[in-house]
Amino acid sequence: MSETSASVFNHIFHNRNLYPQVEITNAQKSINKILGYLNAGRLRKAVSTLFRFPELLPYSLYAHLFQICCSQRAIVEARKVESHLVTFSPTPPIFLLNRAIETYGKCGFLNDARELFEEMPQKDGGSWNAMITAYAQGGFPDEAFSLFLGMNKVGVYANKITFASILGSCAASFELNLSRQIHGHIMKYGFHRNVILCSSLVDVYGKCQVMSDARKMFNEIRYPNAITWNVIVRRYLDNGDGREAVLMFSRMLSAAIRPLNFTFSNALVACSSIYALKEGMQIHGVVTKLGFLENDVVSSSLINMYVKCGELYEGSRIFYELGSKDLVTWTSIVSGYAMSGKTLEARELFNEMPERNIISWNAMLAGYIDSSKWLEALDFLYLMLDETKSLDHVTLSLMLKLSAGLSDHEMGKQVHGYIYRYGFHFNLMVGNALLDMYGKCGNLNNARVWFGIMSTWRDKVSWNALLTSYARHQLSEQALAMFSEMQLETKPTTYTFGTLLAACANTSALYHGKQVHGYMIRHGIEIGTVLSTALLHMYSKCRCIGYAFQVLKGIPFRDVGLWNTIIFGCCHNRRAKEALELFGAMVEEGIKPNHVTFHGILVACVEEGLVEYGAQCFKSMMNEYSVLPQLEHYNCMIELYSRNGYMDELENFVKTMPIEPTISMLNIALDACKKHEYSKLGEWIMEKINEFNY
DNA sequence: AATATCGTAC
Repeated sequence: MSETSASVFNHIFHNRNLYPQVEITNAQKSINKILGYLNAGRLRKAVSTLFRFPELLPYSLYAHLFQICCSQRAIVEARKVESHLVTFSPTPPIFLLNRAIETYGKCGFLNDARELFEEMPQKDGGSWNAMITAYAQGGFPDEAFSLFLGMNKVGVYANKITFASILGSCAASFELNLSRQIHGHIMKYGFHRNVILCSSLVDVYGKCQVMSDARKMFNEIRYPNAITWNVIVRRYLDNGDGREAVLMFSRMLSAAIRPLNFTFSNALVACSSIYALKEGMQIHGVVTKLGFLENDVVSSSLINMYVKCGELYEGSRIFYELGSKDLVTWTSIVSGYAMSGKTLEARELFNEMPERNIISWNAMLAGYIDSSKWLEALDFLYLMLDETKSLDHVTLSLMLKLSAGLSDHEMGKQVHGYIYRYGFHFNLMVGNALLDMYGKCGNLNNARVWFGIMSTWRDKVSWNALLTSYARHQLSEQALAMFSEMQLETKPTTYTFGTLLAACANTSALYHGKQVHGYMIRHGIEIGTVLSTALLHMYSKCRCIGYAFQVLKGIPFRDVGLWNTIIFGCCHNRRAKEALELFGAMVEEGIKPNHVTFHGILVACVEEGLVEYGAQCFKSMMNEYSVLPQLEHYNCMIELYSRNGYMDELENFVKTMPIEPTISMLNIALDACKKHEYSKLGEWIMEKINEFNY
């Protein structure tokens, strides 16, 4: 009996104590193993260890695993964790399933998330939030909205997390009306002191381009934090109000809130957009003081700001003084040189870059195209396609700009084919570049057809591009008619008026030109330097020099373009002598003449027959001003010598010029040779012309 | 964060 009882006791003892102890040890062993793998960053190994253990483990472990799957976007492992959980736990806690939904959402597998969400026998507010957040962050705002409605229907209360996600979706899909309703809810639920939600409202209003409401909301926030300030600066910048963006940034500094690196960056981009060098330099000072100089985000924007404000040297100084340079700072400086017309230096830097991406390639390509170096651009493009095998919407837009610059209709059509194949048809920027290409290559019909196709997604840039095509084809009447039509769909911009005035100028349509000028005054259009230049050009082309001078009087700042317009305006109005006097005044004012200026000067010399002075200008343009003569300058010189019978000089010039004379240059010179019986050069030219025929 | 479509003088 005692023996038996002893053995029974023994048995019970084993069952009660010894066996459970083994079980705990095994579970503990597995847990330790899993945690060890996780600490070593070996998620897959951790999950397969979990899978080999056929019983439920502590819930906190699953939570931990989901969290890591989430941050590593490990969908396969996440599915395994969920399956282990639901296999061994008949009623898993809701919070864990919510974590699973979050994880699936973060991995971008919204169907998995939705399936789990639907199958949950019980949901709490967190489940709805997890699902809504998944849709909101996965780029499915409409799904998020409908779930939000569903949640209200079944009587689950929204909380601040719900509102934050829904506002994010509103911002992504520019849902202004819904945003206003959410705004009301937020106030009603008593979240008016919640800085995060209120900052989101500022963001939404800004994204919906209602800056007045954004600002109102901002002003209601008692303690705006760094993110709030960042949002308001960024939204002003995006809405084209660089001035206000810079202003808000300076207020942020006054409020003693330490800017984020992106806020510095936004403020500097805002400075670039309004060419506010002084303000930019002040921000540079703050950057230095607060120790952001070595921050890649800040330094690249700083370089960019100096370059855009015309201080390339200062930009490159920052670049060279940087301790570590990343891809973006490299791209900034390459782009800086490229966009300042210094393509040689830019290319050297480009070749030195330790790594490149599509943006760096695009930046270099844009530099060539911007300085009209078409052939270099073409070579570079081939190299790019060869080496990177990749292109994006920016590359395609640049390719179209290149085709337009070369007036190469065939190439343009080929690029159109590319666009079609790569599925960039609905990209607005590419579409507008395509429109412009057809216009510039002289195919107005294709431009119009494409403009029609774009009717559901075109913008004001599309209208401007089409107007330009009409203007280019000397169809100013039709351009003005389009202008009326345009106003039914969108508002005109500076570009619109620039184009219209040019159209009037080129067709000497004084009446229409005055109408456009009147429209601008009546509608309070700000007439800056560009539009003043366009007006001046129009009036002087229309031989209305009195009005032209009237416009000139009201302009406080004269740039090269304006001076060039005045100089050419004098030439058109048989006042070449005054053009030459103006050149002196311009130089005195400290404005650097460019290739267009010298073209104007040489045209004036041709008109006045000033051979020696013209030759002197031609020399000084290279030696003193380092402006490289182009076709039109050579053309002027040949005309100058030919018209005035300077045959020895003509011969010397034609035979030593570094580029091949064009057929029209040769014809001008040949006429002179015939007139002055200068057969020595005449024969040489005849030979050249014959070469052209072969 | 860095590239990016339309305008003025030729």
